[in-house]
Amino acid sequence: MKVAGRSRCSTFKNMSASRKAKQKNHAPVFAALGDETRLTLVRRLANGEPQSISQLTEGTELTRQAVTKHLRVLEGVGIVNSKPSGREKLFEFNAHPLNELRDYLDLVSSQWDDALSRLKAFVED
Amino acid sequence: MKVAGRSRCSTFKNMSASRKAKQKNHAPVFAALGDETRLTLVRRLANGEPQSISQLTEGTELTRQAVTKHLRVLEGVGIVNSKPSGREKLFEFNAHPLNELRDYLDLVSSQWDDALSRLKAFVED
DNA sequence: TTAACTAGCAACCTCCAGGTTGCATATCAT
DNA sequence: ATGATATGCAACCTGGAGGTTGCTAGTTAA
Repeated sequence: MKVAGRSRCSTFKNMSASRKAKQKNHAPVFAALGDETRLTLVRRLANGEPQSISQLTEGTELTRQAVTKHLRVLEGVGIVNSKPSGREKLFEFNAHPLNELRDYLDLVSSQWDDALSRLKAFVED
Repeated sequence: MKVAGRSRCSTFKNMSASRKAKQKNHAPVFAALGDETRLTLVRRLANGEPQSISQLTEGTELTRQAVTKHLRVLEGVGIVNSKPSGREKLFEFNAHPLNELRDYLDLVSSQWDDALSRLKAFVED
């Protein structure tokens, strides 16, 4: 059973295809995750099936409205999607933005590795 | 020359060593990256040698004080370190927190994969 | 057909992140 | 010694994030 194994070679200069004009705005996505409540919601949705606003409000110490606002923030950057189902509105996790963040962090780390290499080479020279 | 190759198997139930009591607060780190100015500073520092506040202020449209505050935020979560050097204060990148974020994103993604697997198994049942 | 449940909208409040300015202080170059 | 440079500190301002409450409206179950 293939489980969508993620293996990446981050120190790769020639990032041709995937990294085309991907100068995306990652800051808003980071910001969306920069809140404990929102992180909890994300973990919760990434852990199972879609849930309604009322369901997601349970376990929180917040109002439904507050949770709604948080969900809107998450939806605004694509971390969750919503679909109406009867009288409720179900939110489901979407892994794509988080994967992009992961790739971005890899990119920055690889830049750092390269910088260290250059520095080391310079010193050894 | 070994370049600290990063290869991970994220869908791994038995995360023994590294994931001990690592219930860390990731939200503040995400929040620190959730600002375009700060992201730019990080990229800049991850791209080369330590730089002073004045240097980092160049290229920005902000005041030195504003940049200072941003740097303090980044330092607060460990993304950068600072060391005084004469009359200036040099900031250097520290990859560790970003690596932890990457691992965390991997963890959430793997939870999502598992959830999908369970759902699939349930449907096929 | 009601009563209970789920969600949206709008107004409002509070606090702090992000930014500025002004002044003080340490260090470097000449 | 002195002027230029680099930073720190404190006060201040403003907008928006995060939260609440009250009311309205659609959907479901009895």
